[in-house]
Amino acid sequence: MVKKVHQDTDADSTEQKIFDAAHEVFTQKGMDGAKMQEIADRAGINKALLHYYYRSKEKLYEAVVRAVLSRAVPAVRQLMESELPLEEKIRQFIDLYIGIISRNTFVPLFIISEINKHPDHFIEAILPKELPQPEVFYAQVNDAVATGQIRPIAPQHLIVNVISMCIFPFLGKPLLRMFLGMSAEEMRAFLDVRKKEVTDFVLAALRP
Amino acid sequence: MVKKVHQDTDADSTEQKIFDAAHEVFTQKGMDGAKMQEIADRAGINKALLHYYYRSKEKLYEAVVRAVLSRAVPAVRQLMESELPLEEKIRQFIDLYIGIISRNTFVPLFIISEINKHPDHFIEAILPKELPQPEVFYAQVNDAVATGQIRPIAPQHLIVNVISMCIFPFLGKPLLRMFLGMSAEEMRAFLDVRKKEVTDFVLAALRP
DNA sequence: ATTTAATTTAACCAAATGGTTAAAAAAGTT
DNA sequence: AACTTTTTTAACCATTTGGTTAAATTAAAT
Repeated sequence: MVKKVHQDTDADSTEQKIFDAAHEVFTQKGMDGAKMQEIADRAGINKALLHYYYRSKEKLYEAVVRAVLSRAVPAVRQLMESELPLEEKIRQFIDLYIGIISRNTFVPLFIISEINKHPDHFIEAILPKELPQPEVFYAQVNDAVATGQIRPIAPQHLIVNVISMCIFPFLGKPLLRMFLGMSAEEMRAFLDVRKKEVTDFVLAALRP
Repeated sequence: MVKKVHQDTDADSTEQKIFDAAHEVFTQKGMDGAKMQEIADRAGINKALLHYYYRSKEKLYEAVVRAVLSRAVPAVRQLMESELPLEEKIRQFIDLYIGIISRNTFVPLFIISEINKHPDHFIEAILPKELPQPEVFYAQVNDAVATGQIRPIAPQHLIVNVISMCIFPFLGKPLLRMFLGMSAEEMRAFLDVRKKEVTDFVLAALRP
């Protein structure tokens, strides 16, 4: 962004501090809810310096969107394109995905909300990235069906089912707490055993 | 809101037109993204009249939240508290729920996003309503497990799995389209067969 | 016809907000 | 020391936005 002559490109550089603050604020409040002043405050600097590094709110937002997507996309690609046997692939994906989400609670909701309100920023940011190639996975599932290893199922629905069960409970946490009458502690315990429960459920559904 | 002397309380009354416009704008753009001017425009009236009926943006927003929740909560209650046999209950719930969501695309995302950013408006609006009583459903599932009718499963996870698979594909539609490389037409077809696919998947997972 | 309510117009206000600027101070580089 | 870059300060600007007000108009109720 700015010529760095004596700058530490490290984790605590000013540019990085700004980016981290922006990441926090944008992912929690979205483009509309985020205020430049709050980002500056949280980065421990002032608005002038903020614009000195990132010229506008849009630029900052785009940087955050790019970073967020560049982590989300490869996770899905990995599921689709690896060469593991189906069951092992599913096990690993659920484990990996729920793990990532538990550590980045706000990111999935951020992506899903913002992609609706500001689609332009996302299509720009995601096109250059290499999108997942689902055909490999489709073929693998169809093959497992044909050889009778698993019950007949459309590959696309399988994958959407798995992703849904991994992500939704984190998205809908407050809602689910209300509907199911869970305390914060119960909810924590619930989400902790999710990996195992989802894996069991999916594999059970696939039994021939 | 206002003394109505010669007013048609009908669907095309001004107050109703305002509410409908607000419902549209708020559910699509959220509290922060919604502008009073846009609501007025879409209702075909002016800002002054808007404030004449609903005194503030907050009041309007709360009215919309109440309306939205008062439709969403009973749907879940119905699942939990009816006296149908388990399999039939699951079938009906999936059918009902996916049906509702297809006709109200923006509502689930609205609830889920906004409950994070403005929790106060939601706890107010939902407490007076009678919340679902999940114990009936829990007992039913536990019973079915004990008598060997279904595979062992924690009732809470079952219900969350079902809800996840019903709602998430609509929430994540744009994302899924990207990841799975679906055209708009393919996506429509995909969502059309969802009812059947989810039902099959859940019942398969429950086989003993 | 008189009164009351509904609606429009249009100007206006105050606060919030994204963004700019210029000058000075601090820190780093040579 | 001389020079460059980074950071702060603080004032400032333009726009957007939620909200108000007052007066005029239209429509309905009595």
